[in-house]
Amino acid sequence: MNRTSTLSTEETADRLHSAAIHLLRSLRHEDEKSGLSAPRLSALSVVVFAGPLRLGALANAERVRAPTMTRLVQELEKENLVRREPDPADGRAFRIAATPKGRRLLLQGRKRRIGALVKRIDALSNADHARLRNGLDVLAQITQ
Amino acid sequence: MNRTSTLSTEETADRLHSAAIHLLRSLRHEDEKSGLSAPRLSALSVVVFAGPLRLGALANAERVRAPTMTRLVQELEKENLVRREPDPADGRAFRIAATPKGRRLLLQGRKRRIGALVKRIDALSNADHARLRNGLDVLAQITQ
DNA sequence: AGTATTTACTTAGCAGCGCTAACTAAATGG
DNA sequence: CCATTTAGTTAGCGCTGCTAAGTAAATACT
Repeated sequence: MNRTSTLSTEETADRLHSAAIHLLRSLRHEDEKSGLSAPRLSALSVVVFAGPLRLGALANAERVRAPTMTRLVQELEKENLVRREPDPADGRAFRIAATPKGRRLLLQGRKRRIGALVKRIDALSNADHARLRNGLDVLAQITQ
Repeated sequence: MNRTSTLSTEETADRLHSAAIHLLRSLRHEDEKSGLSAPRLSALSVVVFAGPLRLGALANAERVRAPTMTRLVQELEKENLVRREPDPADGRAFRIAATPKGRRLLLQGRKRRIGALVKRIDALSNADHARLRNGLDVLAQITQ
């Protein structure tokens, strides 16, 4: 436990925290162009990528309680981005599926958001790009 | 073609985005222990580290409109975490300063949050720690 | 100097997102 | 067959954001 490595760890943690905050803050700007709020966009994303799923499962995936998800789904439905199908296996439940319009909107938004990042990453040298990817491999471990 | 060069820029961007989201989500958990909401904690942080400053400057720093900051400050004042001093240079304005209690609470929270990260980073091998830090150097560039 | 404009902040009121508590209706199980 | 559990909804609350409109002090313009 030498002094240098302790200081480094804290500094690494601090820089990581700060970088994550600034990164997401700058990307949020792109999301506003979709016309959907962050929670709606995020819920729609799960519906698009995790296929038709029940409201409870969706609430769970979004770490939100069922009543909150009820409302989010109602609003996405009103905009025709999502639709409900009866669940053949359970009369109380239904499956929430993305409409073509919902899928289109989400993919466009994702493209915009990732596109903003891609532009910045493409400006890096190959060596820096490689360093970034190496760091991401480690980052994935500590965020699980 | 080595492995890294077959990874697209899009994939890097996507992984970076996802890692940032998951990292911050897991750290938010630590912040709840402070008893303050995220916006209040964040505003308090600016007051503590950017010294006494005017409400408008604080609103600006937090990317929030003045009325929103008025309310946040009122609530922090009520809990005696922050205090207002008249601005000697301008009778309409005042300077917002952290109280000792506010400073203490913030530093404890920061310690907790960074501490949670430190614990995870310390579990890494030296090699992985180095890779992470290398990645952060690059990340700092692209988040500006 | 005296009025007009701008600036700093507050108040009022609205919408979105999170929650819990309490409800309905369907499924399950003794 | 009735009791319990499970899936989702409704009602209602608190917090955070906003805009619009107000007050009061500073500044600018004759």
